[in-house]
Amino acid sequence: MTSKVYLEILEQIRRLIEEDGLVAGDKIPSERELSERLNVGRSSVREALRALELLGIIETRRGEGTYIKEFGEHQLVSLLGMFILQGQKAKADLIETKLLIEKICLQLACQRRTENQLAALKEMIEQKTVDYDRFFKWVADAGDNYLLVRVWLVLNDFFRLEKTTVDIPLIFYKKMLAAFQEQNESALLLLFEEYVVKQLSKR
Amino acid sequence: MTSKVYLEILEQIRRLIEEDGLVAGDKIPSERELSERLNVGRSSVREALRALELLGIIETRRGEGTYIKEFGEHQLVSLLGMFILQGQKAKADLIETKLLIEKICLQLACQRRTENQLAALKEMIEQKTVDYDRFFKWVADAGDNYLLVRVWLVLNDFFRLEKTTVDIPLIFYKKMLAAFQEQNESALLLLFEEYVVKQLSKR
DNA sequence: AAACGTTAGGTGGTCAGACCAGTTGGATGA
DNA sequence: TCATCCAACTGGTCTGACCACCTAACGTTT
Repeated sequence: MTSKVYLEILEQIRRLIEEDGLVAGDKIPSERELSERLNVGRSSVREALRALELLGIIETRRGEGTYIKEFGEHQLVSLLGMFILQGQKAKADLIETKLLIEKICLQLACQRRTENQLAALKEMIEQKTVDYDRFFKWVADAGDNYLLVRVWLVLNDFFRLEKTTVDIPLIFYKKMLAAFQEQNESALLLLFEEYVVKQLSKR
Repeated sequence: MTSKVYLEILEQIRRLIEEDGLVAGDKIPSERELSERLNVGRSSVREALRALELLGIIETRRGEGTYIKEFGEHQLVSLLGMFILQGQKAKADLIETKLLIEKICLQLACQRRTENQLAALKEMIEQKTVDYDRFFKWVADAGDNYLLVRVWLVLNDFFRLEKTTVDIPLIFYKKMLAAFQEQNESALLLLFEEYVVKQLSKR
């Protein structure tokens, strides 16, 4: 026995999802059925499922079954955070990285934002439901790069773990909206520098 | 029983590592001992350890024991990759994101590189042991942002999964070294554009 | 004394079976 | 027809048993 069983099981499950065309919300076979079909012990199946659960790929509900989950909330982040984010340097790195990524997202969003997205942002601002997280979630989405969105989500989760909050006045979002409408990249970066970077760099 | 046992065990293990001041390379108690000390079944301990193994936090060696690992290679990446990277858009996003992050790293490294690091890079080039991965590992390190290094490592792992290779002539590294010595940021970005971005964007 | 097997005990890897705790859906009764 | 109940699922956990593997101590040989 060279490789670990649960890793093989992961591959089997992946294939199962692919071949059966399962999507988010669908149910996958029970642990007992999997263990029988794959000729492995149930505990090995469970180790594989635990892994997928941590990665946020499946969701298990006691008494019901195991379901494929929409990518998104990841247990993973808070776990990694517990172990990684310990020193002071780490926190400084986190803030720096988050700001850099946000700058990138701003630039991408500036080029790629659509009229519909602009309308959604305008709505959010007028309804006063906008806050920093929601705003940048919009920015990341408007950048139209799924991977970058995920990177930002992870960093944001880390950030929240630190309980650091940023206080942004409503006027910031209004000015940003205007800059997005004109696709004025330098204005976006300037505003970002003035309202956000300045506030976080003095800590 | 509301919460899952293995999540509690994770917290216990984390505390154990913290309180005993364990560092990379140290051994943690055996599965049987943990299950006894925490009053839980061994299978539950194993589910927790499997999780930590996936996150790259511990390493298990059959017959020897379980050891704390230096952060770095995580099974996690290839796993996530299996499930996430499927469509064409995903691949395009990956390449774009990787290039953007590398640009950031270049800028940081340009400001922060030390004389020692420059010497190391020079050595690498002269010995002809340099390649794209090693070069950008150096760049990321020189940027002196641990988190950003990790982000790059993850993206690079994803990238390798795609079996895409970049072909870079030695002259590129030499010119880059010169630009780093002069701290000429625009030259760095220009070179990057010319040798790397151009090559990857035509796919 | 140094080098070489040998072996016993510890460790992770896996499995089977048992029981608990929820959920579900159909059979049963009013 | 509707409410109730219960059997048959599901995941969650524990136990005990093997196996494969490594290490260290021991004794033997050189």
